[in-house]
Amino acid sequence: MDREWNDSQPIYRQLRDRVVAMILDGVLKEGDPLPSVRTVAAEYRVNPLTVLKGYQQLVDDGLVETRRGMGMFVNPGARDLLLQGERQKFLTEDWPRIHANIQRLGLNAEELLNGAGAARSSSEAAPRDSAPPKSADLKNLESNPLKKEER
Amino acid sequence: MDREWNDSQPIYRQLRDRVVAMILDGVLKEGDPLPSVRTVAAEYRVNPLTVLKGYQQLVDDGLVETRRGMGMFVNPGARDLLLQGERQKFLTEDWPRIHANIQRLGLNAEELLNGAGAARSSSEAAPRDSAPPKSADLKNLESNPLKKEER
DNA sequence: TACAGTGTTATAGTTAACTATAACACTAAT
DNA sequence: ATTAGTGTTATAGTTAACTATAACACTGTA
Repeated sequence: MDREWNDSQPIYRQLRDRVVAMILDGVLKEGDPLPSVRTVAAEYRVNPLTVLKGYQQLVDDGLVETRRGMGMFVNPGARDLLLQGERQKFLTEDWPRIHANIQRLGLNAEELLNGAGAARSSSEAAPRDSAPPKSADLKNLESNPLKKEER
Repeated sequence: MDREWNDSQPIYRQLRDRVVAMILDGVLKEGDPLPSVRTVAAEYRVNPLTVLKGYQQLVDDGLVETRRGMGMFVNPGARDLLLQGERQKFLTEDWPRIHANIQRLGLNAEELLNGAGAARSSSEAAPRDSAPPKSADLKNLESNPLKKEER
């Protein structure tokens, strides 16, 4: 039940990446509150400070806004910001290494595009709403976080 | 000049991964000695213990053999072992996440797998050999000339 | 007001990664 | 026997990540 964390990266960063993924996937829409520090800490049996540290990065990146006593909320424009920034970062920092590895391992495109990570149907990312927004759950991601994949 | 290390992963692991890549690329052939602990430590201005730790993992994985007083040598069958193990690991652990991210960012996986990513021409990966091998340089990855020092 | 929910700060301890220095053990060649 | 090259071990210190506990500050609602 606890295989939530990947030991190849600090938890606070994985936490940050999960929220990022949720924003990109539209699970967390702009204006939505993200799950409270205490909630997440309890849910994942992690220290509140660790959660805070991850969340704080989102604030620093301008993706999330803090309202004391109320919670933290996804900023307007967050998703666009991410699509821009993360795309750039992925293409220049992550992909070259990943691609080199794929070549190195003699894997072909077909194999990769079919069998493996073909989940996530690609269709959409921004569903409907206008229901009372109640803080989404960090669990709403199957295949984890963003960034930093290597081997 | 020191853009050698990626802070998203411990050095000893990156070290290990470099050697793995060199074996897969055929830069280090079976029976070849790998660059000595001290050499690497000096070259990259890293602690010998850190290098040893990375190398030790290779020994533990059965990829490399230690001969006291002489050095560490690539085991026979190492490359095949790697092609098996690393492929497996990549497909089940890394690729799913990577692919999900690609989708998430609205990028086209197919496109990436073909044209992009600073191509490394897959022409040769397993050259047949029979030349007198002298400890390859860890730098022989990612576009780097051969040795620059002999005395 | 009291309360229960937010984010935030303070103190302090553990562990893993990395570092600096130094020495030991073994091997091939001089 | 000496030397210079290997891997290896020992001691000890720094830093970042994470942890446990506890308290503080703020906000909406009963």
